[in-house]
Amino acid sequence: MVKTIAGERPKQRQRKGFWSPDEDEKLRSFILSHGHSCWTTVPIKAGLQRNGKSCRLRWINYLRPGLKRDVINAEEEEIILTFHSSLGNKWSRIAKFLPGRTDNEIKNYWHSHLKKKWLKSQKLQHARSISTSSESLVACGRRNPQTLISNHVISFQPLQEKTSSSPSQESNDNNNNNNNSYSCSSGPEIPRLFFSEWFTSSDPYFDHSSNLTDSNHIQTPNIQGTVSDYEESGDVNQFYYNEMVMMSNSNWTLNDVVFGSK
DNA sequence: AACCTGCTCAACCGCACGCTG
DNA sequence: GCAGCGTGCGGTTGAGCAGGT
Repeated sequence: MVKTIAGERPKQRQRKGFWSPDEDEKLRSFILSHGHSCWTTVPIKAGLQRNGKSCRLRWINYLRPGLKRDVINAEEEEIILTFHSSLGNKWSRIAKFLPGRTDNEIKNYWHSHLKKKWLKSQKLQHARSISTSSESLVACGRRNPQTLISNHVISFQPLQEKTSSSPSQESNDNNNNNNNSYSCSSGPEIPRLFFSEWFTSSDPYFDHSSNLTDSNHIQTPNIQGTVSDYEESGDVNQFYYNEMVMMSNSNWTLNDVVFGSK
């Protein structure tokens, strides 16, 4: 059988564009009763003239239970800004910290609302850094993934001042994330750790539940189990939700966790 | 009222990656 | 090792709408 792009069956007049309520209902009822073991077969079995990708996207972004349909509030906005500053355009990863929000939603919100704010703040920061150039350069922590992986000790190196990474450079910056040249605002040179990585570390010697006393580690609120435990039960969102609840129930803030201010 | 402009958001596209045979 | 496939992700597009002129 000839196939077009990966995974797509030859077109038997596949529909494109906006979904009708009827199509939504077909997809929803099919997935709720049969699941989606293989997206390419979902449209066929559900009687939809769509491709698998389109079905998957529609389910994830619109039909999936538990999605919030209201506007993004100030708290969520702060979370997006905080994680974007450290993760870059990793929308799916940011979305994991916002239960009920999709990566697409966050991406759209960023481009339509936050990008401007971010640009403004960058300009302001840039102007400030010029005016205070006589002061010592801001010491920005920089993750060293190799060290992180090998022994979970986060190393920090003085960072050449990075004026800004404009949105036009965003993709490049992301590509360069392997160089870990994250810029950051001024602050004490203290260990910083990526929250999701903290908990998703698969190192068996890394006890997530223990209170670490190593000065190279920061202490975070404890969550029962690791993300992989939740992955096994197919409820990763619950894990990330627990993370958020745990933080809100403690005196920890996002900044504490992401930027290690404690 | 008509046109223009900017914004929002659902959906598409292309690529990368992991898995499998 | 390689090719093909399925999936997920991030970038981009374009229809619809609102506000301004």
